[in-house]
Amino acid sequence: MRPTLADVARRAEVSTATVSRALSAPETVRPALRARVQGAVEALGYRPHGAARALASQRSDTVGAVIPTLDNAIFASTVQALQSALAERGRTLLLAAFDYDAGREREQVESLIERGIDGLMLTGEARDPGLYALLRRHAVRYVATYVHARDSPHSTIGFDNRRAMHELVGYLHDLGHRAFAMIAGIAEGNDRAAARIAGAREALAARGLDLLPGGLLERPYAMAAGREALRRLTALPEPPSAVLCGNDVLALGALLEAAALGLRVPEQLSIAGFDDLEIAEEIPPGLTTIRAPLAEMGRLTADYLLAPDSGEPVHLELPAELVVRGSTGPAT
Amino acid sequence: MRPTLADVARRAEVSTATVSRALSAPETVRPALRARVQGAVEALGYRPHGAARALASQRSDTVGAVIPTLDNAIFASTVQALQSALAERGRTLLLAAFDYDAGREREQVESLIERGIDGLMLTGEARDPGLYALLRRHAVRYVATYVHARDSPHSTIGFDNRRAMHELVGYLHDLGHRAFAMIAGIAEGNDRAAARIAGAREALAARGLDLLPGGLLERPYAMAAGREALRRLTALPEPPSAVLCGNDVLALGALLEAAALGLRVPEQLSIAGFDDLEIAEEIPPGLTTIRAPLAEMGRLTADYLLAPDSGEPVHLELPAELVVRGSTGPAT
DNA sequence: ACCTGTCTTGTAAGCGCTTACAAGCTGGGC
DNA sequence: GCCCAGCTTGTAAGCGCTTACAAGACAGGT
Repeated sequence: MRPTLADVARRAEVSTATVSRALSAPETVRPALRARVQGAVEALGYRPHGAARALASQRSDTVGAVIPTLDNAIFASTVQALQSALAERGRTLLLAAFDYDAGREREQVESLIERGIDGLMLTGEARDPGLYALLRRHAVRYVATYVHARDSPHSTIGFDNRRAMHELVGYLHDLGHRAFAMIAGIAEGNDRAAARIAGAREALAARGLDLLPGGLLERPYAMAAGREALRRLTALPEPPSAVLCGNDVLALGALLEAAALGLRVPEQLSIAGFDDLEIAEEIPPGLTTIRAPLAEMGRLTADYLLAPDSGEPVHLELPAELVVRGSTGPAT
Repeated sequence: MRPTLADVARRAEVSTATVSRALSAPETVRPALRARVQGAVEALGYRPHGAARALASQRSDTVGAVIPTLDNAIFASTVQALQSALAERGRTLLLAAFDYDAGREREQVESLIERGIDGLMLTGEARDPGLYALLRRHAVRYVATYVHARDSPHSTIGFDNRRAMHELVGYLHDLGHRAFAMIAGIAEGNDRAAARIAGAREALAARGLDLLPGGLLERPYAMAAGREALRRLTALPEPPSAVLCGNDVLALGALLEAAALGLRVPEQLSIAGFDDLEIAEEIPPGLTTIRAPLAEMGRLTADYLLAPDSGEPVHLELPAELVVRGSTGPAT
């Protein structure tokens, strides 16, 4: 049988309270007793029972993360960083994915609340207010990531998707580009994808431009989709000289398809991505993109969720910098 | 205050036992009462308290997964499939990564045991017997994935890494290749990487060959490492005509570097990978590789861990097929 | 009408911890 | 020598559920 705290107490000839204290607040127990308890713990191979501890203390030392999907490398990176930061502090990660389905997101959040998570990482900020209300009702700390929303009542840790697109558009405009198209992610249920589209249009509008007619294509997160979209854009009556992509996977598809079509990048067509995956640097001629602070978000989210609650929402804005590589060049 | 089961019982004017039964074994409660309980549950917005339930029932409805890292897309795929299969059955996933460090792996497993997981997905089979003993002692079901070991005392769900390499080597040998090199993953603490190396050597030995002198390079999971390794291989006094790679990321690096060096693939050099990532199909000329059944492993692991325990270990072997694409061709 | 077996429901004893609160000690100040 | 403050430890009451067991209700058989 698995030993319990009472077994340890008996063997160390102290009360269960002392064992509990020796384990979770050692400084309140005299060294002599502390050592006896330690000895008993080791002799018995005692390990505390998480559920019992959670029930009695009303904390679980557990943090949840609800993301769209791990099949998207950017979430995997952030979750990886989050998990290791949590592990360093003795916390365990509960992970759930919802495949961009708001209903499933809610179910997953409810299920994590049932498990008693102390904190929760959410992806993006736009969601049913009821969900936020639920979180507050259960006193679960949470933070919306991958976004920056200065005025949001919800804590956010991320970057400004619109602003990053402004920078990218500005850069391309300076290179002389005037004919823009965009292969975006699916905006429905994804405020990051929507913000990237909006950011591009705003930046273009500020320069008296807009995306070309028929120049906005929303596509799922897949290279094949990026390829198909690029083909379609090049067939437009008024084809673009610069293609903005909602993420690097779409951009990679576009880049490969451009090559397949015999289009020279960047001489005949500039292509830019978003995220800065490892391959963006490796694939010739190098993919110009925006570097998203993926691991930083994970780490900072852990920090925030484990810190004492100030009551006030925080809004950590991380830099999302333009990384210029070979896939973009002067308009011809 | 959060409502408890007792609150529900009071409102429905039944005992707490009845509420508990109405919730977890509805068929044992008369419809009339069941409805009253349901009504009370909804009126109060009651949700069971996971820790209390776990403590009383000695089950947590929770499954753990311990993987090397999510930064490797193959683990992300499997975990994604595992999580969604678990969610469908109302289970929650606890995820931990250990970065190929056996000590951290043990810590993470211990911590998951403390959390009371009902089952555990492990990566690979080779590990300290003490860890397996620990798992048995705590009566946690577990399964080693990404491997197939017919005679192992531990359940396995995966594929035969050696056999897959045999097939690949056989295919290349049939194409006339005799000069082989390998860019492998780091074998220490990674039985899959080791098995792939062993498989390649066995298959070569069966044909009276071996890897070229200096032709075995172990590299971390990164494209840049693959590039560097390929450069080194081509500089060998006796360079290879075929390069086997321990995974697609290394293969991709090798492929890109070959192009950068002006080597034509597959005319001058054949390159093969392992895993079959999305990009293997997209990158010209197409990467010949072994398709690993990533999502299937996740799903089947969920099935196995949630099924009643037969007491006997299972050994599910999934197919890992050779996918021939353009990066391999006849030796010249 | 009585007995039995089958269903339903209730009673209450935990599950393994944490933590108020009380009690006992110790030492310093006067 | 006495008192009090400050530590350390123990006692015991839960935390919110599940479930063995008992009890009551009811139908059917005789």
